Amino acid sequence: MQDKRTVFKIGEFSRLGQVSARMLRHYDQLGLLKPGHTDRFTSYRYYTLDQLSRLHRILALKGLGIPLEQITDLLRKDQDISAEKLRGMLLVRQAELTQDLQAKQWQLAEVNARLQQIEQEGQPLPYEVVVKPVPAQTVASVRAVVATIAEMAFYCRSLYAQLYASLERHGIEPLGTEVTLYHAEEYTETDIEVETAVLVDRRHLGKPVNDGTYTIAELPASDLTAALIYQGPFDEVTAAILALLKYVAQHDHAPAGPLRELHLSGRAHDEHGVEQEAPVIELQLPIQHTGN
Amino acid sequence: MQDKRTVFKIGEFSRLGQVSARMLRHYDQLGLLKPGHTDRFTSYRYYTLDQLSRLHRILALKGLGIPLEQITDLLRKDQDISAEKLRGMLLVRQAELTQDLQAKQWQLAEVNARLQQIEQEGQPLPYEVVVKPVPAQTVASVRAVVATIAEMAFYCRSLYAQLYASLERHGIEPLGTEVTLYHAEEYTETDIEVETAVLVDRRHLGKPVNDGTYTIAELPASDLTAALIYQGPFDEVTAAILALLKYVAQHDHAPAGPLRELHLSGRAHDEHGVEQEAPVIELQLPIQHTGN
DNA sequence: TTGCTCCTCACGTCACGTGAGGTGGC
DNA sequence: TTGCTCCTCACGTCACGTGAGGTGGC
Repeated sequence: MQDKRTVFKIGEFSRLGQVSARMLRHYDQLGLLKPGHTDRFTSYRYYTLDQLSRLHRILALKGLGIPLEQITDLLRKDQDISAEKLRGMLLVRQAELTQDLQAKQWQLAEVNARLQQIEQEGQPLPYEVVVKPVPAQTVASVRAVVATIAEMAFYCRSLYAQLYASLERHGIEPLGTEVTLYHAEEYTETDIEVETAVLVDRRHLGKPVNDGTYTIAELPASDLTAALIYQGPFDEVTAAILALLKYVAQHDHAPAGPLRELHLSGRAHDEHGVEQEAPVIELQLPIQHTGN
Repeated sequence: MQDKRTVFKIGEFSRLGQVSARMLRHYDQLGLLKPGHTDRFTSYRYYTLDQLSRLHRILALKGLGIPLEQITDLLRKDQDISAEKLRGMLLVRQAELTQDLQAKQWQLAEVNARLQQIEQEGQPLPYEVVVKPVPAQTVASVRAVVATIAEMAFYCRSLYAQLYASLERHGIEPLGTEVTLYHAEEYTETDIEVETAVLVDRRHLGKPVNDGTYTIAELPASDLTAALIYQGPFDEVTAAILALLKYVAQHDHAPAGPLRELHLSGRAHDEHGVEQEAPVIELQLPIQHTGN
């Protein structure tokens, strides 16, 4: 009875296609699915049944997460979808989805770890750990092995003093923040190899240091670095370090480089060798995902 | 030298915190992180180091995918984050992420299936398959077993004629589309149980049919239904059916109910029993995910 | 005349990125 | 005076949902 050119008003057509009328208007506006006919006086949109298959094609592609603009491109007047073009888009989409999935899985793991942490302790961690990328940086530094953790403060002071003195002799101006690096595979309290460093301009990199009193090197960039901000006396920083290590363990990560202690509130000691009372410190630990 | 109340302009602070100045302005506007002090004449924002830990907290929460508004709520003046509130948000977030992950995994599987399909055939499928939910619908129907597929057209015509005649006798008005259901576990070409149905008003449901010439029942809703639109002669609809079954198999799904053939372009036969030439048909197959 | 459907704006979504256009301190 | 940094708008993002305000056919 109804022939195939029966026309439908937008409401009927939207029911046939199981989509909202708003969507049809939107697709009309994008040129993605124009009604077969639009009344020039009332602006009513009239659709025909053959447009249903085009709508279906659109919905199928949309269901894969392909943006409407690309679908428009794909379905442009050249009737048959170019398989090659479609393949390209699908490959892009595949890559995106794989990325997205990884990111979400990571997030879910973080959320679960924090939930578990709350269940166990009833309280959130006292420090907030952020995972972020850090860029490479050029530093001048000196190293020493410290026998026991009690001597750490003393050694650090003298190492920094030594470093600044040498840099001054060589006419190199320290640029910014101090960074203390702890070279230890695991947390230990004895025989800790420590390195005190300051940022310097990149152009000093590679210049020989004739008296060998310090080294210029590049701290490598790290895509995944767990970081936290600590404010308080230096001799309580170990609590924060332990918190960071605990976080890393709880999230199934492993350290991928020495721990970095950034002195954000300026030098640890003033010109008289007096230690700052409650410095602001950022602890950074490069990490990697352990399989599991 | 610098005491901990050293103030930073937005640029310096943004470098310390590894975020953009725009973000800091945004957070200021949201009341999420107000600068320690804002110059009332120049509107310059001045930050102090203690704000860095708050920034860190924000970034940590944001990294879990928690919206800024909720973070604002969480960090509201009551200094210590309420562990209970946080737990609630994390649980919500956990649920969201699990959902998201499922959806993305599904999408990825679809994308992969289509890519594979292109690799194999060099051409996309001639039909676009959409997976969508379909609501429950009330229908009046009659059934029969058809011995061979060649007789299908004949039987369907007589079944529909019979159905319409009975409905008229009972004063029930068919509401819309015809639906032919194929009750077969797998694709077969002999002894097919077929059911012809039309939509009727819901209030007819449950009313007894005294002469038993037809049945009123509800087609169940189905969250996952693979659907395609076919336009062409009735006797070539089998090609479309095979395409749909192939799609379902390729995507590791299994049928979860009879195949439905919706006659979108009106009745299959006119009042003289003449078949429509090129009807528009939607094929629907309820599906379920097979393990794997 | 009352419902029903249709129409065209236009705001809101989320967390900023990216100009535009202009000002203050070294 | 020239750069550098800072400021305040305000648009754009993606695919619509959701009114607001108004019109045509049964």
